[in-house]
Amino acid sequence: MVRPRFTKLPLKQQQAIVQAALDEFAAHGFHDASLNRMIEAAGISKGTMYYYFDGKEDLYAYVARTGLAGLFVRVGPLPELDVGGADEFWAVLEGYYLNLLRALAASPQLAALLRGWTAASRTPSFETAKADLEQASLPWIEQALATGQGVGAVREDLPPSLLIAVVMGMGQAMDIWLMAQQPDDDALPGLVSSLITMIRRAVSA
Amino acid sequence: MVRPRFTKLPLKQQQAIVQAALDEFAAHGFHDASLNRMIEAAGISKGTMYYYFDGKEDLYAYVARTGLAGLFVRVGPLPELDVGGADEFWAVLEGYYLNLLRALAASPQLAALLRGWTAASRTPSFETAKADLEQASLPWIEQALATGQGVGAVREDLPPSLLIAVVMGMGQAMDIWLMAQQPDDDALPGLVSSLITMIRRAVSA
DNA sequence: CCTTGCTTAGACCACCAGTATAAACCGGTG
DNA sequence: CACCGGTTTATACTGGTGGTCTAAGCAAGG
Repeated sequence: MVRPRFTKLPLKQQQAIVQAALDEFAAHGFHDASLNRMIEAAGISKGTMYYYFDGKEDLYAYVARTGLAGLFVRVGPLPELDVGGADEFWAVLEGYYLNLLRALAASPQLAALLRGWTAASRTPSFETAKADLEQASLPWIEQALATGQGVGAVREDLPPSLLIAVVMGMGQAMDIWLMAQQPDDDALPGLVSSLITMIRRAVSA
Repeated sequence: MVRPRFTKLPLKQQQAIVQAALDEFAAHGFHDASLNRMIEAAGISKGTMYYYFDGKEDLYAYVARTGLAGLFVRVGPLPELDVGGADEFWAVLEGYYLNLLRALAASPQLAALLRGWTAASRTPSFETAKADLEQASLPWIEQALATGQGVGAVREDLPPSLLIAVVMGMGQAMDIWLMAQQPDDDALPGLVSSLITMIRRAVSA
């Protein structure tokens, strides 16, 4: 876990370190990112880095967590999902997904980081960072799923873990495809609508 | 690319090297697998390994390719898909998927290797091996997709690349979920049927 | 028997994440 | 002012990695 003293550092230096780490992780992925390059870019020594962070995993988790937190601050909270029937449920999800994608497109480094998340998350040398971030995101998804089942928008004949896995798999594939296409702003809503419809068809009752 | 001379080696030694590499890659994933451990397990020197293979990527690609080829030999070729309408198309796919999964369950090391494939495939130090295997599998999928569209089983209003991405994302998520569940043999067909149905609902016309 | 070229072993390289250590700094206190 | 103790820093170091290189072994052909 990141040392508390890091937050007491001057903001300038915090940002320098986080930015250098974000650049390096986004450019090379977790494994191929070099701590040595990061500390050089940040203008600090290796001892300093290890004085503030437990290690590479810890730094990655911190950068990803703060970046994600910033993203959700920019996008705002997920609106209430249980205000209507299935159609409203999916419409709200679609709108929120569109907002998320737009915010993500504005932070390509963060997007690269999250894309690489999948890549690194199944390698053995990554367990703590993985658990760290998934603890934060899974309950959110579980709750959305339960709400969807509550309003009759999501089937209940399959294990929730399977539905979550499939939806996340589809979402990842769509994200990567969308980033690769780089659609212009007025084409995006139509595409997102198609994608949400695919998910809806797969998991609706 | 693997050197041709490797195939001229006595079969025993070829198998020793491939088996050692398969064990190591399956146990640790691409990045955390150690060439040094492999050559120790195979009883050869580092010079020998680099005499037969270009490097770690090359070795991984070779092991994955031969393992996959063996799997498809055991399972047999994909039956004709264009013999009927949409229902037959999906039924044939479902049966073939079931066979593939059963064969894969019988080779846990190969399964681990392929699961790790997704993990490693988006890291920069993996591009050639990635391209190598995907060149082999993509046309196969494209053709199945085109056949599905031909018999009216697959929608034609979205870019093929998106359909492929989504289907592969769903398939990966399902594979991983299934491997984690380790369902017994008589539960598997029902689950596979549910999974294929989800894919069908997502991409059907 | 000797040469030639394929094969092999292992020393070596640059780099990696992570550690150990000792010096520098700095606020507080006698 | 002098000293002290904790905080922060720079840097040398460790054991490991994938990858390279060279010189010796060895077997076949003249």
